[in-house]
Amino acid sequence: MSEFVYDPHRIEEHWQAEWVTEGLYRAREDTGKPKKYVLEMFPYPSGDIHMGHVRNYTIGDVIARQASMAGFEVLHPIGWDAFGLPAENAAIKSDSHPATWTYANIEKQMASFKRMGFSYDWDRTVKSCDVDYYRWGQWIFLKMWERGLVERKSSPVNWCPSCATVLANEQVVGDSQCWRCKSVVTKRELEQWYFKITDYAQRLLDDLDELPGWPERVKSMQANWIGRSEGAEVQFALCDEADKPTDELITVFTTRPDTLFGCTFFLLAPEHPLVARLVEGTEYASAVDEVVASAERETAVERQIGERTKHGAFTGRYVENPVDGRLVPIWVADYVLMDYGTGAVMAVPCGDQRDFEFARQYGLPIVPVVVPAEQVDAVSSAVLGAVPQEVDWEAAYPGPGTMVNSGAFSGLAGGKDSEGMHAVAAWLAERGLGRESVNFRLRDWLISRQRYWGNPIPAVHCPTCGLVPVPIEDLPVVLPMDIDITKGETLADHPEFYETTCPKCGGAAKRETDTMDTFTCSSWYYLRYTDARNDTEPFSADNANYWMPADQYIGGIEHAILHLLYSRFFTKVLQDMGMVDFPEPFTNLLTQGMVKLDGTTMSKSKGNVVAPEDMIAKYGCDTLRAYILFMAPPDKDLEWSFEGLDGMFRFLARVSRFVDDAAEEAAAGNGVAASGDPASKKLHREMHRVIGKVTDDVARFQFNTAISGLMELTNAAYDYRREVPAGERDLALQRDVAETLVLLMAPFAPHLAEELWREVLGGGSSVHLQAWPAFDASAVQSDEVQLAVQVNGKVRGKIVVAADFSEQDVIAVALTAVADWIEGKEVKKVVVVAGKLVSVVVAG
RNA sequence: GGCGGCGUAUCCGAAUUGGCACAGGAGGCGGUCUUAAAAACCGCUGGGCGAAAGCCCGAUGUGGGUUCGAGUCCCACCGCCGCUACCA
Repeated sequence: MSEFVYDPHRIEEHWQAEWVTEGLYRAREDTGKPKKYVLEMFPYPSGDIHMGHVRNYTIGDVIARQASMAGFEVLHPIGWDAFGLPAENAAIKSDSHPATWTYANIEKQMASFKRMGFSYDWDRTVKSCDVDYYRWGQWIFLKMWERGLVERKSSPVNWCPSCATVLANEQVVGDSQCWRCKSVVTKRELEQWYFKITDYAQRLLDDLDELPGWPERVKSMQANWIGRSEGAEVQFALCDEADKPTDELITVFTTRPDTLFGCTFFLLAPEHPLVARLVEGTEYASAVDEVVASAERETAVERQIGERTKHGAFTGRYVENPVDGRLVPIWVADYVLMDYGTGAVMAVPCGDQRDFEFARQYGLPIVPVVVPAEQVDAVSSAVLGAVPQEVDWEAAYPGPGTMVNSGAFSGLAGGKDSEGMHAVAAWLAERGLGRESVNFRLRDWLISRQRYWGNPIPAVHCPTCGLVPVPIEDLPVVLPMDIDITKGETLADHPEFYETTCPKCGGAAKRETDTMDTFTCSSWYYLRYTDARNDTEPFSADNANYWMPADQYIGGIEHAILHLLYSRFFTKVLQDMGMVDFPEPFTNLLTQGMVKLDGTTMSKSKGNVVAPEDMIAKYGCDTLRAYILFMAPPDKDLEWSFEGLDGMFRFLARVSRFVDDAAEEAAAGNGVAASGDPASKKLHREMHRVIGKVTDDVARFQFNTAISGLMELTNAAYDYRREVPAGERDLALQRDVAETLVLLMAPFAPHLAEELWREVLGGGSSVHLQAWPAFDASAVQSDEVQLAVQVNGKVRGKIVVAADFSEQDVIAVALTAVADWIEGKEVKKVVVVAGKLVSVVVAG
């Protein structure tokens, strides 16, 4: 019996040191092997690693290790997303510097990653707060500026009062909350820096179709966020105080130009620049001002409470409807949003529920009805009287139908993307009063932050030349370290940083003191990994094109829009610059589920954190790695439980004892060379079945069932040893099974596998350099197969027949087996499913 | 309101194109070994009958449908969870 004692700590620390010495995980570009780039989202160094990290990086490590054994040259890097606000907050709290806190946490996490045995190429590490990294972020920024993709403009922006900085649209989450601190954000009109991601809206949308390896749900989230809607721009002429149409046109966007004849009023957002001018000094001013003021007052929180009541006021002015020349009143309404479309809306109460409610509330007309729910034939619809002129319904009808009351267009099909919609748009376009157009919900990416701990924006404000980019040869703009964050200082408090000369005219000028959104750092780090020590450019095109796109990306679903959209944008920009030759950065995406405790996400503030280091101390990292994968499929949320950890440890020890016994018996010659008895045949078949299963499961990321496959093979090995007495066992087979188990286990429990491979099985070089076991389909074939026999859908018998039996013979055997059930009944039909079952249908 | 996901044993979970529902683990019960315990190994763990082999019945949130056959496909409903939201 095996004397093997599983001592994870000795084994794990020993082999971790050995692997470093042997340089096992260095990725090379010149091996001639097919490449595989396995990438996990780099962590933010907010403290030591938690169970979510363990799960994320273990998944990546298993994929990387298995790919390597399967013959790929694997790039598996790690780095840190190290700029950002938590470092500033922590620095204030601990009276230190953000850099101190950040680097200390990076060290801590790095040590934990090494203790977990992750197979990273440590020579390619990236820390985004290192000047060697962020200088190239500045470089890319300047190249984007050259291409007209950088813009400084004034507009209403999201402001987080707690973080004291502006936020991009994507960083406002939930109920108008800051993505990081969850404070409610407010709106402010500010001049800020933007990346013109909207220039890429269509491509970002279209190319989602080129990503079959991404989860449907992530793609649909991105598509919704980009929010493409087709419709038309329509120009309404503003009337003067005497209600005479002027040359001044107000543009609206509508998805339903076919309902233009049903427009009975016109709406402006409270923030619309025209509002003040229209009502200034008129009797309408006070009512309108009140709506504007209440909209301003209304915080994001209040807007979330239940059904919102709409508020509005008449401006006293009119616009002319371009299709029929009717004048309709202009109202200000707080349900019109300034930051979607044009901030002006044509109201069609019969077709839009919001307009309908507003009309009811303020006694505005709802008729004419232009696209009613009932089908109206073309002839009767030509007659105005044939359709209701008064409505008694309680809701608008937004669906498709036949256009009525619509002049020459009556009788056409109306609705989204309808004949009528295109006809009206074309009619408008001919007269210069509108055109078909597409509107996106996506806004430009606001990238400037009024914070210290970030990548400085390389720009200079010159009183004579205006905004001037820092010349590329002057990079980097180094983030100064002598800043006292505890006093709330930013770069704007440091003249020695911002006082400079204009690169263009040489006159005195001021450096930009905003830093870039940290999401700019994370939008290209995966490219830097391909050439991490390049000091003449961000990365060489050769290296990037060799490794990229990343074959497998792994990270949390919370980045479905933010990081993943920005990275796709950067990649497309870099492709347009000729720096890379691919349009998408990540071929396959795996979004792993959260690790929860008692149904909620683990967090320090809730005090429900399970520390990985405690688990490692008790069981070793191999048990923890295998256990967290075994608990649930990777994309599902996982409820942490301590029960079962012991079981995983027991399993690893159980495998070890079998491997030890098999090796010992083989060495001692205590058995037979090759037996070929039924028990051996069965074990041999089971071994190959499991090779096939585990290989397939890993490819499908079903790590939980892959591990259960290992348990099945282990159980089969124990069955064999119980059924066949010592001395009669097939030594070669036992050893074969032992080696197979160790090889299949290597990605999951890399240290124990290494110990068993090198020390117990005497395998020589590392188990992680061995070839993945080859699946032999023919070895799984059995001479006989068992089939279930169903009668009218219920299993009534089992038969065992030769694998090569003809269908006719199978049916004959099957009918005999269920004779009792079909006796005296008419057999109407027999279905044979090869290798599975026989289904007999009888009458009565 | 919209979009998406989920619902299988006491618990976590298998079941890849429709084909013997519940693999694997946890927990529970029992056995072997032992003076005893732990560990290890073995068995049982939906209900009924049976000493056992086995036989019968029930069962994938609920109700329908398609099919020789449905956890899987279709329709409706219930429950839970995400994301999004006056998007014109």
